Amino acid sequence: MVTLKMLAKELNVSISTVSKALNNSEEIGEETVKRVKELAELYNYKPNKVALSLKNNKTKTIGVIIPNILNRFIAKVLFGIETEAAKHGYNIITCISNESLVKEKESLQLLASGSVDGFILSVAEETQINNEIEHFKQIIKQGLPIVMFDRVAHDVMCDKVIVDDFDAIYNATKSLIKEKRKNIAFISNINDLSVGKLRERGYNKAILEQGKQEPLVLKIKKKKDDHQKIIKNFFKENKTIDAIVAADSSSGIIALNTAINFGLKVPKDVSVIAFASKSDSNHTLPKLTTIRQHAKAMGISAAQMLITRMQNLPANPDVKTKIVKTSIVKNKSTL
Amino acid sequence: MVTLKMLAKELNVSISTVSKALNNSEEIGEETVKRVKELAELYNYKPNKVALSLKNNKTKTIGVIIPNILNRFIAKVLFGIETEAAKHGYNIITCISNESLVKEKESLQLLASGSVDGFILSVAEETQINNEIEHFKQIIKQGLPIVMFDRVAHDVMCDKVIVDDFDAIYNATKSLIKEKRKNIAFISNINDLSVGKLRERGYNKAILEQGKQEPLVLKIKKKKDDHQKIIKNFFKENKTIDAIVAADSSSGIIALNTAINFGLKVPKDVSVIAFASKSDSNHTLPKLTTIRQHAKAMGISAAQMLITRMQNLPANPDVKTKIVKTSIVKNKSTL
DNA sequence: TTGAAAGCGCTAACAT
DNA sequence: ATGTTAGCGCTTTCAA
Repeated sequence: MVTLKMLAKELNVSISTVSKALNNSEEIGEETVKRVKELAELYNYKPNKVALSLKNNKTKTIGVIIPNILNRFIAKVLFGIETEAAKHGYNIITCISNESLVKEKESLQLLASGSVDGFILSVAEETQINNEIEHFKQIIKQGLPIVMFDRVAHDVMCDKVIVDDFDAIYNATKSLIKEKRKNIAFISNINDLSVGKLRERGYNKAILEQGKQEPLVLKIKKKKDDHQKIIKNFFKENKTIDAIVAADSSSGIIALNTAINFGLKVPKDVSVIAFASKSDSNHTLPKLTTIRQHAKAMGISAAQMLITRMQNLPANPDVKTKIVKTSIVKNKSTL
Repeated sequence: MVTLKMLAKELNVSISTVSKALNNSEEIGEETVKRVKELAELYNYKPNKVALSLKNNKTKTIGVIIPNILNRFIAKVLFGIETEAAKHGYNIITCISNESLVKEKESLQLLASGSVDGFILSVAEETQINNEIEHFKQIIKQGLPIVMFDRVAHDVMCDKVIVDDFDAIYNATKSLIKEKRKNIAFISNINDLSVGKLRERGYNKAILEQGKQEPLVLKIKKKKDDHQKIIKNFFKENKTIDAIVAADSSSGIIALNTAINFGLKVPKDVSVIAFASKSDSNHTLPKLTTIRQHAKAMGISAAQMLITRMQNLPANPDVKTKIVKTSIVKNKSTL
């Protein structure tokens, strides 16, 4: 890497002259500025980021800790974060906790030693199960702001971006009730997560309000189980199901395909609605009616909130929670 | 952040004494070491990463530039990279080129100014179309190693990790020929990419070798088109299709569902085989027979290659290309 | 056994 | 208009 020192030597001026010239300081003579800039251009000089970070005590880097990059929703949020961060000149360092509390703690610690100016994260499953929050609090005490998205730790005082999970499923279920569905089932693959629980509650509320059926819930334990087989058996044991609300895209897609495989017509015999993305909806036939989470928008919001907070150093104690409303995109799997 | 200076002051010793004590230098007295370490522990002292980077002139950070985080294959490679990097104490800074040449160049430039010790990247579509490679060469000339994966620029001298695209599709097509399929179609959504072209060639070779049918190829222009509709029409216009080879997962999934929707039996009437992941194969019924790319393994390999190269500074001029063999996972969509 | 000083690359207050 | 110096946090050589 070419440094100020090298340029200074070649030009027979001092380092600070070069620095000032490149920063358009009024102090330096026109002629000198020109010479300096030309040489810098020639050598493609770029200020060393690390030196700047040390000097300014800020890195222009955001630490992002996510539980699972293979989750499409999370990947999309990450896309939003990166897009917005880049717009403001920030880079993102990504760590994947892999749903592990230990890895989450480590990553947080490591990045907190000077690598980043703040964090955006979604809480690992293990962390949610154990309800651990001390590591988050400690980081905040160190003066590094955190913005949590989707899976948040409610007891940590920090900015948050979440989805209206409860309302979304409540409304989706109600829309199926309006279709005169009499036996609406709820299928979930994410029942250990905070958001999974909220979604189940939304379903329960809608069903209980209606009062014409008992809640019918299928909870799938991740990984261990053969997702397809479980759902097939569920259909076999509950032949009168005429609608499905799915808390996650896999469950929705598999339920839809299973219904078709059983010779049922979708949506005539069975309606299906699921938390899922646009491309998921294109992967079924008929196209899946989906609850969209606007993942990219969430990422953008999270990044904006963090950047705002990082720029207003005097740690404003009021934290905000932004609820990004979902929307139902009606396709052909519902009436 | 707590610094050596602060510890030194509190202990009434010099900064260098503290530094040495914490680094287990033989020079420092046992008693002092103990005092220093205790205080460091108490204050949860962690050496400042930025200062270390500046001092050592290496950041222990890998720059990863990918065209699209929403591509499941790429996301999986990223997972592999992150896993392996973390194992070796490296962080990853992720930039998303969004298939844009300009963004790719910018990211490369920005990170090259001291933020990272090397790069892992997959070339943007626009870059491949324009066949631009100067920006890569320049980075390498600066002394920063690059490892490319999947979509590589063959004319750049650097380490690469690729898939045996040609052979994979060639073999897949042959396996359909062995099933006595007489009218095998090839569907691709990625025809502008280097890998897409290789896959098409593999298909063509197998078909031409057999000599019993003409190649039947459907190329879908990304984004603009309604993927489902195009494939439906393709089926309508080619009623005798009895097998599909898909260059990408979306095309495979949609083709399978379309066939079923037309009342065809899979795999009795139509076989389908596609480049896709395990979870994709679970999203169809019958389960999709897939060509697996071992994306995570590719990420791990790429990270290993880069780390090796970064540690052997005296830029070894021989570059390696690692070909990660795909494997066909037979499910229920083929005979 | 401990400390002082230099240097990584940069900026900025303070000379000249 | 230009240069000197100090300092960001750390390691390391050299001096005490």
